[in-house]
Amino acid sequence: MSPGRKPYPFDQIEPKWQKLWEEQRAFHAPNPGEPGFDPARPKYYVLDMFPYPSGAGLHVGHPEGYTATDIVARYKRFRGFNVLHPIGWDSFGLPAEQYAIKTGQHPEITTRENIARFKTQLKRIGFSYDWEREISTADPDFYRWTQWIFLQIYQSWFNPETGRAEPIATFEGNDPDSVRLAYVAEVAVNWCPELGTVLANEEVIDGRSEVGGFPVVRRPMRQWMLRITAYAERLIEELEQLDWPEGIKLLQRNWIGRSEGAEIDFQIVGSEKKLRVFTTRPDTLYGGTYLVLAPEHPLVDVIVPEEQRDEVRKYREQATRKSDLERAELTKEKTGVFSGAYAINPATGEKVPIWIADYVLSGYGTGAIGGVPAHDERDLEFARKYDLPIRVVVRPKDGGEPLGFFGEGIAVNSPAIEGLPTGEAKRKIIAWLEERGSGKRAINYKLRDWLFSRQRYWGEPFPIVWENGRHHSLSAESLPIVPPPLADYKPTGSGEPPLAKAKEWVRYSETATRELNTMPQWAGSCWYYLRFCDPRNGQRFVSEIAERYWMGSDSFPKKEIAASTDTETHISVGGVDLYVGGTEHAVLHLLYARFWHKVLFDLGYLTTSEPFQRLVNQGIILGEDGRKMSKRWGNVIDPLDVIADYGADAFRCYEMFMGPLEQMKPWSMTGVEGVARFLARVWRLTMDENQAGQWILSPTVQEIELTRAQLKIVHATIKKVTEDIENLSFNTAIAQMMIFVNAFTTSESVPVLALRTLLVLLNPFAPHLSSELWETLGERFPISPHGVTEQPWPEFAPEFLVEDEVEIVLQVNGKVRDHLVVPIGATEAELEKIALANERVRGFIAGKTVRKVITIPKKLVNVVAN
RNA sequence: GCCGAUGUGGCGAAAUGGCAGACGCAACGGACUUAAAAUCCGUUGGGCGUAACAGCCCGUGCCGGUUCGAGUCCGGCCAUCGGCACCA
Repeated sequence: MSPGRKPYPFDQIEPKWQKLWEEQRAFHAPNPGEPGFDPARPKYYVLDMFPYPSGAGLHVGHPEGYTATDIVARYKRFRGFNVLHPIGWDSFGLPAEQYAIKTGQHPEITTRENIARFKTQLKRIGFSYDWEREISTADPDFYRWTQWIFLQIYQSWFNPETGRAEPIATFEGNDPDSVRLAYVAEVAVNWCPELGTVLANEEVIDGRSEVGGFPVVRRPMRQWMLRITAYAERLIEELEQLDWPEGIKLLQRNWIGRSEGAEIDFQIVGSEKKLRVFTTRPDTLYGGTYLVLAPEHPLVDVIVPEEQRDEVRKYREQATRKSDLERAELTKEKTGVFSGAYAINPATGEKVPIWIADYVLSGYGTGAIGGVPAHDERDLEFARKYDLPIRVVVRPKDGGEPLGFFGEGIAVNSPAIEGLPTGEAKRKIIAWLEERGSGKRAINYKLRDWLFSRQRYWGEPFPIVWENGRHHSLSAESLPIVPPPLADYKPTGSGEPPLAKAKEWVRYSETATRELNTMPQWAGSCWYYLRFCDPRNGQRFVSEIAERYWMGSDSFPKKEIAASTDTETHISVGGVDLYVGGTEHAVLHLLYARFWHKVLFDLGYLTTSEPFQRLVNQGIILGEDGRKMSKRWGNVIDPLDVIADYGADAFRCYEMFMGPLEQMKPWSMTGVEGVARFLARVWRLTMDENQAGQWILSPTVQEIELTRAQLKIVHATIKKVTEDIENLSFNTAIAQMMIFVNAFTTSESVPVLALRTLLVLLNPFAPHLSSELWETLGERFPISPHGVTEQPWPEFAPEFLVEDEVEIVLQVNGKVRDHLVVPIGATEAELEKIALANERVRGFIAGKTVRKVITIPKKLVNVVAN
C-alpha cells in the first residue's frame, strides 16, 4: 500500500475527535465531592509507568503499554467504572540532566521542551488520559510534597517491637539520629567520576553506571541513607498478596536475599574480644578450620600483631584500590593474608588462624566468616591455595564423596550433632551454641540501605540544614525548598555538590548551612501515583477522601458490574488496580515505591500497605531486523511517522495485534499495513464513495434482522473481545473482530445493529474511527444517547451460540478419520452407535477388536481397536 | 555457576488434555483496469499418491513417560533471551 493514498480519511477524523474530546473534557474523572462525581460507580485506577521526557522523544516501546492501559481504561468506562487514567513526567534526575549538559542548555528549558514534545506525541495517539491531572516531578508544586514525605521518613524510626514505622518521638533511646529511617552515614559508596555523583547499588551494573555505562569505584563518603533494610521482611512477605508476574516477585525476593542461619562468636586468643561470624550452615561448625575477615573489618586493626602489620596494611591497600569493575573481572583467583592472630572454634575448642581476604564482603552479615573448606566451594579454593586444613563434617546421603560436598547430608565428626541430617543438625547446634552463650539464630539480607543523596543539580533539594555538625529538618511550612538558579550546574568532579556554588543560597542563617546534596531520580516516582489521586491539592500530598477512594478497597462499593461472561475477574484488594510498564524497573522503582508506601501506611497516611495490586510488564519491541531498536542500527521506528502514513488507530491496533503484550516481538511495517487494511474494511463496510469522490453512508447499511449465522458471529465476537480485554489478550480480540468484518464484507446488506455492536467493541482499540462511523450512522439511523462511548457494552447471549447440530470428529486410535454432523443432543450411546456404523471407521477397525469407545458429547468419538 | 522465561509454517502468531497452524504478513493464481495502484475472490506446513478427485504418512527444539488421545501434563537434555553472580 502506498502511503500516498490514505486507506480511509483518518487524517481528518482523528484530529477532529481529539479536539472534541479535549473540549468536552471527555476523560476527566472527578474526585469524590466534585461536580459530576457519581459515588454509585466503583473505581478503577489504571496506571502507566510515567516516562522521563528524554530528548529522543517517544519511541514505539512507550505506546505499547500505554495503548494496553488505554484500551482497558476505555473498556472499564463502558462497564460503568469511574476510571482514573492519568499521565505525567518523571522529569528530575540523571537522564534529563545529562541531556541538558549535552545540548548546552539549562535542564529547566530542555525538560520543558521535552515534555511539550512528548505531550504532542501522546495526544496524537488519542490516549484517553485525564490531562487535568498531569503532573511533573520537577514542578515545585509536586516536589514540595516529595520533600514533605522525606520529612516524614526523617521524623520516624522503625520500631522492631511493633514491626512498623513510628514517629521518632516514640523512640526512648538517647540518640534518635541513630535510628531514623533517613540518616547520614560514612559509607563506602559507588562513586562515578564521569557522572560526578554517587549511585545506589541498584544503579550499578557490572561495576558500571546504569546511566551512561561509566566506571564506578568504591569510595568512603558521608551520605544520606534510607533504612529500607528495616522493611526487608515485609517487602518479601507482602509480595505474596500481589497479582504480579511470578518472575518479578522472584527478582525482588532475590534482590532482598533473605537467608536464615546463625551468628557464632569466636573468642580471639590473647584478647577479650570476640569475633562474630554469620553462616547459613552452622551444622558445619566442626569443620571450621580458619576464620576470614573482610579487609575493611574494624577488628583488623585490633587483632593484627606487630610482625604482621606491614603485610596486612599492604594487602588492605591493594584491596581497596580495586574498583568494583576489577573485582568483578578478576573474580576467580582468591587472595588473602594471614592476620597473625588466632581464635577458638567454640565447637572443637581448637585454635584456628584468622585470615583477611577480599572474597569476604564487609557489607554483608558481620563482615567475617568461618572457613569450612570441606563444604563450601569458595572456602575450599581459598584453603587449597593457602594450604589450610580441611576437615570433612558432612557426608552425602547417597554415599558419595564427602570432601567438596556442598549440599545437605548427614553430620559426621561432629560430636554434638553426630549422625543428624542437615536441617536437624542446624537446629540442634544453634540450641547448643545458645546454651553456651556463643551463638544464636540469625537472619540476614543481601539488601543494603538505600543511598539516597546525589551530587547533582537537577533533583529535589533536601529540606535539611546543618548546624554545628548536626542536621535539622526544616518545617513543612517552609516547603518547597527550591534549588538556586545556577548558570553553571555541571558536576564539580570532586564530589562536592554543584549547589555549593550558590553561596547565598547555601547560607541558611548565621550559624546554619543548607544540605547540598539532592535526591535521586527515584524520589518522585516513589509516590507520583498517589499525587495523581489529587494533583492540585495545596494543603496535603493527597486528600484523605481521594486517597481512600482511588487507592482504597472496601470503603466504597467495588462490586464489578455484572460481566456477561464467566471470565475470572481480577479481585482487587486495593491500590492501583492495573499497573503496566517495563521489566527494567523490577527492583528499582518497584521496590523503592513499595518501601515509601509502607512507611506512609505505617504513619497512618494511607489505606493500603501495597501500592500496585496488579502489575503487568510489556515486552520489548525490536526493530524490523530483530535487533534492539537503536540509533546505532538505524532501526528505530518513530510513532509519528507511522501515524502520518496509517493513522493513530492503525498504530494502536498494530501495537496490540503484534502478539501477546508481555512478549518481546519485532516490528513489521507490512504488519501495520495489514491492520490498516482491516480498519479500512471497517470503514468501507459503513461508507461508500460517491461519484464526486466523497464518503457517504453506504446504502448497503440497512435496518434489517440479522440472520442466524450473523447473530452467531456477533455474539461470538462480543464474548471473545470482552474476555480478551479482561485477560489483556488484545491480539486475539482484534483477530476476532477481523473475522467479524470478513464475514460481513461479503454480505449484500449490512444490518445496522451488527455494525453498531462492532463499533462499540472496536472503540477501545480504534476510538477515532469507531466514533466517526457511529456518528455517521446517526444520520440515517438516529439513536439516543448519541455517542458511541455513551452506549452500554454489548451483552453476550449464549443462546445465539447454541446450535441444533454440531460437527463431531470420529477418531480411530486417536487419529481423525471422519467428520460428522449430529444433533446437538446426541447421547453418548447414540454417538457410539453412529461412530461404529460409520463406513470409514469400519474400514479402519476391520479385522481388529474394538477395545473401548471414548465419547465426548459435542466433540468427538474415539474408537480404540487392535 | 544459580534462578527465571521462551522454543509451533517463509515471518508475527493461535489453540478449557480432544480436527495443530485461527487471524495477519509474505508469496502465488484469478477478477476489475488501456495499464498500474487500490479493492475483491482463491491457493498456500512437508512428503507419498492420483489423469483429476480421493486417499495415506510425517509434523509444535531433542529423548523418554502418563493417557483412548499430548503443542498442552510429568521426567531428563539442548538452544536462545533476561536477571543475579564470591551474599558465606
